[in-house]
Amino acid sequence: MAYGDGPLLVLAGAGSGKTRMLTHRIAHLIATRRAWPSQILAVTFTNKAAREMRERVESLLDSRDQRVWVATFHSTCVRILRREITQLGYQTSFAIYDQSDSLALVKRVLRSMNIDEKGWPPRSVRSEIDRFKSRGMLPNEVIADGSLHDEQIGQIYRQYQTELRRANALDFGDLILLTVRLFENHPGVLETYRRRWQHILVDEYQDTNPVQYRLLRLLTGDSQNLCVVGDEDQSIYRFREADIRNILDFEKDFPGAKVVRLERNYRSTQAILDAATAVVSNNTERKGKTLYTDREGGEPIRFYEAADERAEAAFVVSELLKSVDAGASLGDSAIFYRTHAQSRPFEEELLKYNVSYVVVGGTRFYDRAEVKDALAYLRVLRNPDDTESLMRIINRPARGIGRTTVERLLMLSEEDGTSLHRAVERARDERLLSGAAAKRVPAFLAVLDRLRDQSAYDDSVATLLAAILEQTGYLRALQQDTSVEAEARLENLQELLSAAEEFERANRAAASQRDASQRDATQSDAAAGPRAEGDPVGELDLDEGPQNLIDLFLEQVTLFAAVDNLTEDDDRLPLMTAHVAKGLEFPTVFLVGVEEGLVPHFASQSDPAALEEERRLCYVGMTRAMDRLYITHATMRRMHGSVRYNPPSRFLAEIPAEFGVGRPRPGRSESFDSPRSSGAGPGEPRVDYSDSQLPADESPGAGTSGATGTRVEHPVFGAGTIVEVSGAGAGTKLRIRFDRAGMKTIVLRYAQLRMLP
DNA sequence: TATGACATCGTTTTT
DNA sequence: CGATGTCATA
Repeated sequence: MAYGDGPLLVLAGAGSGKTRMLTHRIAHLIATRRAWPSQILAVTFTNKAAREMRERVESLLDSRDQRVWVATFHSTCVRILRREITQLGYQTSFAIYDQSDSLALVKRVLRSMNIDEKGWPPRSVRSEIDRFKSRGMLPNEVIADGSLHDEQIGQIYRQYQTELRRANALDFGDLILLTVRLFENHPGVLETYRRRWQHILVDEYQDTNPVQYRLLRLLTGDSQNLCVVGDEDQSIYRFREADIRNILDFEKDFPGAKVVRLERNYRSTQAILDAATAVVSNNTERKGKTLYTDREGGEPIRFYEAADERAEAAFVVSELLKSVDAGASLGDSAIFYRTHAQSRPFEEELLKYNVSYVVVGGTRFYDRAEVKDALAYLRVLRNPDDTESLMRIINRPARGIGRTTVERLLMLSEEDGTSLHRAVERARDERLLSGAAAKRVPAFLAVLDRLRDQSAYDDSVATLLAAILEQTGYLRALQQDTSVEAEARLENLQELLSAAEEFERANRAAASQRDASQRDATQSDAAAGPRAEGDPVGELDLDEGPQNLIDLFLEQVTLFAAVDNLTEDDDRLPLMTAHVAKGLEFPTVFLVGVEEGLVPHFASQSDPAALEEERRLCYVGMTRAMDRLYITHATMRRMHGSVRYNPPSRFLAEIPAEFGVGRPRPGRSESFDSPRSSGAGPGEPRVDYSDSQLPADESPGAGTSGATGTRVEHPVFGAGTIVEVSGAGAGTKLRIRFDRAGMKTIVLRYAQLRMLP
């Protein structure tokens, strides 16, 4: 790892130890005195990755030195902007809008521009704006060089941006884009940060988008001390403008770049690795690499075709229970799917057997309505101009400020070109309101004022949150509601309070640690190690300065990713999308729903580049598995209320037969319309259909009419007695009375029945 | 102004 | 299917 200065590209295959590479390089830079800890910036995409890297750097340095800056793109930019954003005309206490805030704002903008949501679906408008931001484009640029459609989107984008500024708010895209603009328009500021960070390291470089690329170039400057680590085969964020060309063209962009390939896989068995490689090697957009492992052989990949999504879940859970019986713990396995919506049947099945599980992602805790409400109060206290938040809470709990009143106040704010809060204050001061609102609006403002006073002399976020819930009557309203939903909400709010307390604990600990290491730096020399003496961190210490605890808490929960919560020692079965799974590994992996329409997804089937990304996604899913990999799909699947028959994914046909057992039965894919049949193209078919689910000789009732009364065992329902046989051949159905699970109707063809003596 | 019944509608992945 | 929006009604 002893590569020195200059651009460095590390092509790190799946499971090749890229975090190890990164952390060792950091340690090496420090040990060889190429850089002080504070001169190193390491950027990741998730907080979890950042935390892991930070911990490993600390253990390598045998130090609690916090001054290596390891953080996500987004939180790094937030930290910079909190210091510098006044140069761009925003206030330091800016709010950060997540996707749902941003969507609400788009809707409001469309209404104010009299644009029909039918022709301009807010969700796609929001995502288009976001993608323009990811490409570094401002409204004018969108309007200038686009189609008619782009021109109109550009107009909406411009108005949206105006409203954000009025609210003193930034969306996720702004965090990066505004930082880039700050650096581009204020060379002096850029210079400060360039001096601070002499070496930059980037994790998951294949997922960077154009504006992130621009940011890295700006920060790198002439030093060219940029080390990027990535794997083009794991680029799966095209939809948010991640550009695989960034990694493919790195050597062109940074002439003289050294290239290192990490091709030894420390994770998976040969069978898993070879199968995954076989799939991804069908892509054209790749540099190509040859992964190898010492773990020769290994269990074959287990394929399973289920009748429908419930049978798929039943199979997975029964296999899981077998492994638990054999002594595995639940956290050793994981279920990966393409879309969050697929989690339900698995959850139901797991509940049935009392298996504890955790859905990673999906509806986030911080997206729950009551949690968002509470946070909206916090945000308004910090930044009254945050109109989205104010609109959220102005009548929650119900305080008689209804739609009409809000509408009127909103109009007032538009006339004045101010935030809603300003308009509300003006309405109060100039007595512009009549009727009930004339009393209720000032009363609401008074509550906010009182809370703001309180926050001024007590900086505990948890205390403030509790005061908010108390004094606004929010808690009381929920307590009076006896429904189970209200009870769940109260619990969630309690959890939020705990999170705030935990945040404060962690924050205090970090602060005192910083103080301690600062004392070390000034008081001792040799004892503090090579990093302390002469470290120029004082020039620009991002941990210091005007950090408001509430802001810090809010940005932490807003930039919080689902996966950030996942810990190694959690003994629950994790369920997640393949996207979320990237970067993780499990002894056993169930990759489910590997069907045309899901993997590859409908939306990606017509675009070759998108199709390659789906293939990479499949690759990512497969390469998470260390020892055992299951790949399943369902013949029939209920999606959005209707029934779909999806053929097995074309990617399955790309896996050489020798690596798997339990392939789909023949005759299936032919009877359905598949964009490209699952045949493997020219040459002999690579799919081995010989190993069907139920060997004929074990098949109860097959060809016999006297099956009634036969004792059978079902992998999920256990032992039972056949009480009725209907239909014949593949469509044979059995009524079985299970000893424990009761009466069930089972389609013979799909059930893994075993005859009992 | 709040609530509930009804219709509609779009269907991925996320910092 | 389920989330979201719209409309009518109390």
